[in-house]
Amino acid sequence: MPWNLNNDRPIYLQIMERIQKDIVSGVYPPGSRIPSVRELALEAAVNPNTMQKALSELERCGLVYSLRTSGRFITEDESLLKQTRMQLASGHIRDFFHHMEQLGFTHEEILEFIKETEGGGK
Amino acid sequence: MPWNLNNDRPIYLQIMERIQKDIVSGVYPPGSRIPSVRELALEAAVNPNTMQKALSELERCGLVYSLRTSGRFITEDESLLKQTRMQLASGHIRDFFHHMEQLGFTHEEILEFIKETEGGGK
DNA sequence: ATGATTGTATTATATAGATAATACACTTAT
DNA sequence: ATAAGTGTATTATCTATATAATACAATCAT
Repeated sequence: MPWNLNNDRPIYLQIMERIQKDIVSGVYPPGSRIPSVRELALEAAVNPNTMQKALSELERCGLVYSLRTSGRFITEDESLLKQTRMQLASGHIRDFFHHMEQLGFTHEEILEFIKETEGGGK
Repeated sequence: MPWNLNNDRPIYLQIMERIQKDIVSGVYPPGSRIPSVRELALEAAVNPNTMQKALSELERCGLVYSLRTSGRFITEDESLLKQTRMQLASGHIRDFFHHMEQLGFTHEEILEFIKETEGGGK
C-alpha cells in the first residue's frame, strides 16, 4: 500500500492518521509489533524524525506503546480500539454532512446523492 | 458566521475553501461584489496578505475576478458555479466512502451508519 | 563479548506559512 | 482638487515542518 502523502497538510499528521487507521481496522493486530521507526521511515520515504513524531502522537492516544529497546507494539486494549474506530467513523459522517450542508444540499438531496453513488466503488 | 480556522492546515486554504463554499452555495450571488481584502481580513481576524492569497486562489479557479480599483466580483458564469458545486460534492462523497472503507466498514455498514444518523443534525 | 537493532535526543539547515508595516497606481465620492 | 478606498507588491521577521547527520543507552541474537 502506497503512502500517498500530500504537501497541503503536515506529513507527520497524515502518517499518524494512516497508521491509526491501520491499527483500528486490524491491519496491525492488538499486541503485535509494528516495524521500527527507521523501517517505517524508509517505507514511507520520509525522515526518521518525522516518523518518530507521528508515532509519538499515536502513543499520546494510547494506541501504541514502546518498550524502548525492543520495539513498538499495538495496545491490547481492544475496547479502546473499537471505541477509537467508532469515534473516527462518527467524525467522518459528521464532517461529510457538514460539508454537504455548507454546499447548500438538503438532507434529502444528500441521501439521494448517496443512492446514486451506490455502484461507484473506487 | 464564525470562520473556525484551525492550525493543522494552511489558513489561506481554509479561507479559500470557506469562501468557495459561500460562492457556489449562493451566499455571494453571481456578479455581486464581495467585501474588500482588508474588510475580509478584519472579519476573519487574519492578515490582509493571507486573505489576498486565498482570494488569488479563487481567481485561479475563475470563481472571482478583480477590477483592480473598484473591487472583486463573483463570476457571472453560472454553469461554472453549478459545475464546481457538483465537483465539490462528488469529492466529499468519494472521500467519505474512502475514509470509511479504510476503517474497515463495508458498503452496507456505511449505509446503515447513515440511516442511524438520520435525525442527528448539528 | 560482540555487533546489530531498538527508541530517543540533539543540533543544524532549509522551506513554507503567517504576520507586520509600508508603498504605489488607480478609481470613486466629496 | 482632495481624501478615502480599491487591488497589488515588497521587505522583514517569526514559527512550524521537514530533512540531515549524529549520538547514546539498552536489548537481542550470535
